[in-house]
Parts: sequence; structure tokens; C-alpha cells
Amino acid sequence: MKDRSISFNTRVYALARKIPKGKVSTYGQLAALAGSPGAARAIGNAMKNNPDIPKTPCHRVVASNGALTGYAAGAGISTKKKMLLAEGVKFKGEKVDLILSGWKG
DNA sequence: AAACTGACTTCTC
DNA sequence: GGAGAAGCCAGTT
Repeated sequence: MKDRSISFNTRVYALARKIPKGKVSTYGQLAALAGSPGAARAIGNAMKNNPDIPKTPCHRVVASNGALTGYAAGAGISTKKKMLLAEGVKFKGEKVDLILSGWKG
């Protein structure tokens, strides 16, 4: 990756940092906030590019159905789930309860 | 510049 | 309700 000043990817990081603790957002949601609804895949790419894990709470981003996907850091999904639980996010089995912990919801 | 990839989403069977 | 296939978007090679 080169030093592209600003880009879609960068904007995603900014949005991810805006997600309040104890809440989670979906890829589609971030994509829409980023200005391109439907670009959920691009969001995933941005997250995997994730330059600063502690600075970019990519673990607060889950699939539209609340399922935990990806997460290359730590032990993967296991760590991601742990982080969310630690922040007070409600879980529905292996999926996040977007009804209770969904951002803007 | 064109083609491929991927941490997604949604429809249909 | 679960599994499979198609579609979309931005980035990377």
C-alpha cells in the first residue's frame, strides 16, 4: 500500500472510530456512511488493510445478520467476540444482537 | 488499462 | 430455516 493521502478506505477507518463503545455496526452501514451503500466488500478490504488495530475498532464491525466475520488480528473471531463482550455488546449465540447493540439502533 | 480478489449482501431453491 | 448462486464496490496486481 502506498501513501495515498485520503481514500474510501481511509474514510472507513474514520467511521469505525466513530462507533461508540458497546455498540456494533455492519459493513453495509459503514459503506452507506462512507458514501457508497452496497460497498460492504470494499469495507471488508479496508478493515483487512486496517493499519492500526487499537486505533481502528474493526471488531465493532459485523455482518448484516450480526455474524462475526473476518478479523485477522488476535485469535480471529474468538478475539473479536471477546472484545465485543468486554465492551458490553449483547450476543445472540455466535451472532451479535443488532437489536440491542446495533449502532444507531 | 484490464482482470482478480475479498472480513459483504440479497435472492432463490 | 439452511444452502447455493449472482451481484456490487473499491483496492491491488
